[in-house]
Amino acid sequence: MAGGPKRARRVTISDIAERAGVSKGAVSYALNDRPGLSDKTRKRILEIADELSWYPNRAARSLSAARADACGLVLARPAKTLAIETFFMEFIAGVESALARHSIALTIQLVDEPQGEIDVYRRWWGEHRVDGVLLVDPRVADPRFAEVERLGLPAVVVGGPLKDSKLPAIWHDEALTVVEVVRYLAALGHERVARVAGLDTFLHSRARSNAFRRAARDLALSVRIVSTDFTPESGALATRQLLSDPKPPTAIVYDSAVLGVTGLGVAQQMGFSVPEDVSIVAWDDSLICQVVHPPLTTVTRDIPAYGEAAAIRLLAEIEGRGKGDVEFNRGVLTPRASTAPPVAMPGSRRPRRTAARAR
Amino acid sequence: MAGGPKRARRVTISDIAERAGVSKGAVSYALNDRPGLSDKTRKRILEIADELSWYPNRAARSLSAARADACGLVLARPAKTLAIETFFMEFIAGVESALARHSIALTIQLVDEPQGEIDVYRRWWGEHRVDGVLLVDPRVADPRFAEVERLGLPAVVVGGPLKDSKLPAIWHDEALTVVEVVRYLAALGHERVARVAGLDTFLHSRARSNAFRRAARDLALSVRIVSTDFTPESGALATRQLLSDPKPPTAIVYDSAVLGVTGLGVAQQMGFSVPEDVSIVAWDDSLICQVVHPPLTTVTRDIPAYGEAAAIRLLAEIEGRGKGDVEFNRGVLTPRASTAPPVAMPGSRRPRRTAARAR
DNA sequence: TCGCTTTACTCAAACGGTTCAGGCACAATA
DNA sequence: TATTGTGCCTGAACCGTTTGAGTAAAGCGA
Repeated sequence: MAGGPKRARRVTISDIAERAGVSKGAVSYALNDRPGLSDKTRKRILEIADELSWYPNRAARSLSAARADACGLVLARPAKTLAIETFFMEFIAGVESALARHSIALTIQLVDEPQGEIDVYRRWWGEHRVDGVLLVDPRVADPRFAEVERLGLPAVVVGGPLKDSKLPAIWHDEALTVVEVVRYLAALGHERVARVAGLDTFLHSRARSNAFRRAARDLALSVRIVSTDFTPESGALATRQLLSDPKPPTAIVYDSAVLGVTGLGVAQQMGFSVPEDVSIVAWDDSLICQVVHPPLTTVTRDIPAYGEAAAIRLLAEIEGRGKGDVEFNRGVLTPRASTAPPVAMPGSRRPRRTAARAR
Repeated sequence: MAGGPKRARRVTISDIAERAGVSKGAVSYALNDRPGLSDKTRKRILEIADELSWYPNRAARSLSAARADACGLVLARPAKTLAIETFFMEFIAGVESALARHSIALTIQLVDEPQGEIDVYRRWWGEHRVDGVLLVDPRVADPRFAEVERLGLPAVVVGGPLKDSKLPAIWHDEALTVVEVVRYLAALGHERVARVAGLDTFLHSRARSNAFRRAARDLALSVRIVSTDFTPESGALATRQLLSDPKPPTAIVYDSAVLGVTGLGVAQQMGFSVPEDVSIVAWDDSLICQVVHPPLTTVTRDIPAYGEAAAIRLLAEIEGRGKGDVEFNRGVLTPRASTAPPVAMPGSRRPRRTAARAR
């Protein structure tokens, strides 16, 4: 420690007790607003605490109260794709705003692979570092759920709802939104629609794909779905595949803003004009969707509010007053210039309806 | 607590001691790899600890060791602009990778205003929640430095170097990079260059502006600088101002990816074609710069590595073996299609109103 | 065999809070 | 008057770990 900055001895409740001429216990009661003290003494103690600018030592408090006053969030996507998706930063901002109100810290860890994520939970919980965690990107047959349940670590799953786990989840109805999007495209007159999906192992991706296929078939549209790993490269590849088809789709729905923007670029490079030759919709809005030309029609969600709701549910879980899943507002369609009726081509009908407006 | 998940009593060193038939102290020595134990006993203790899957209770350890094993990062930019800049996510990823190697957690807090940031430091340090912090976005006459020094809170400033504070900083030479950019533009034949700067109160923004002005004058270029608050709106406004000039600049250097992309959009809407009528350079590369048309020439930095280096320096500071500032690799120019020689214009010809490729 | 150092441990006091079982003074009740 | 509360506060145990002081046994040279 030699050479480090000088550290002032920090104020403890004993200092306050001494100054106020009472016992440590009395100080503790005063500071925690518990009964058993006269108003006069309580006030005096609080004044002294304020005067000495006392802060509770979290370690000491955690030790006896067995609480860490912190929640954890592990992000297991590759750092490369994490940074380009704005989802997580917005989500974190929302989580933060809820936790900060309760003076609860947010501890974040990035890991490379899913097993590492489980190790982090095991360590965090063993060390009493967190009181609970948010599990994002739920997967099919996700090993995290069982492990977290086994540990007894309070957790809330962001996404779902889950069939194979009793963990509480916060989710929104993907299917309804998908139907809205597909109906919108059909109303514009599109007959061949495609979807560029994210990772097939992600529950929400899979849910959207299933709903997409069903909605398209219900409306008698031809449908194609290509999966990606959320990277721009895989999105570009998927778009190239789709548009190289002899009868390419006239509308493509992408599973993220990054995929959508990348797809737009590829389409334009291939000589397709947007929206005349192909319409584009992206899931999750962000600045990037608005600055490209044409700006992208997107599915918009209030992501910070989503994060906030998740954090609130987690706090309830930690306090043992959890009560099932939370259904959050679903995303809504925000039409912009990247979607329009397809240009009539020989062999294709005119649009059945123009001017479909999002509700 | 009623209704909460059942929590198994967690394993402590007393359990290990009992099982091994030794004292708590011996267990502690074994687990911390300290001398004073026979190899046989040490091995036995470690095996038992492993078998019982023991994790150190951080609260207890912190309480006696007076360490929190956590570092803090406060982000004081508005949540709206935080999410759209990928800088912070990349930076955090780098910080994380360094901290994770030492099993040190990263605690993050978002605040609205600078004063709130100081309050967080005060609370964190008072509560022993963190062992040190990274200060980002250093400002002119930044009140944080004095307060952090007063508290004795170990800290590293990301940006600088600082003149008015003894806090260690990690920084890179902005001026050299700025000179490289300006020379590059001059070599292309540009004679009127402009810069759309970020917040004027940020040290790095100001440093770049000063260097930009000087470099342009040295090369006898006409120069204009407009400040923004990093939001897309302010970037659009600045671009409109610059391009509305009777003799508009033929090259604009933007202080961030978001500003650059927004500027590109505005320029194209105004009928300027890029790079023929106006060249564009953006500071800090990101996907968004590569997917627009034309892709933007950028100044590229290895941001995760920057974050990693900052974290390493902070750990050194915490352990009291700090040794001055760290100079990091400066950004380098990555030319893409958004920069080219200006189209020769006799006098102050108006731009041609043609080729805005997509509206 | 004695004194001396080493080795391998034990013991108990911190660290800074929370919490609970009293204790003391005084008022209210029987 | 004796009893019972009640309000206000004290004292001490406790949370799980680290750490310095203390100690018994073993090793060793003379």
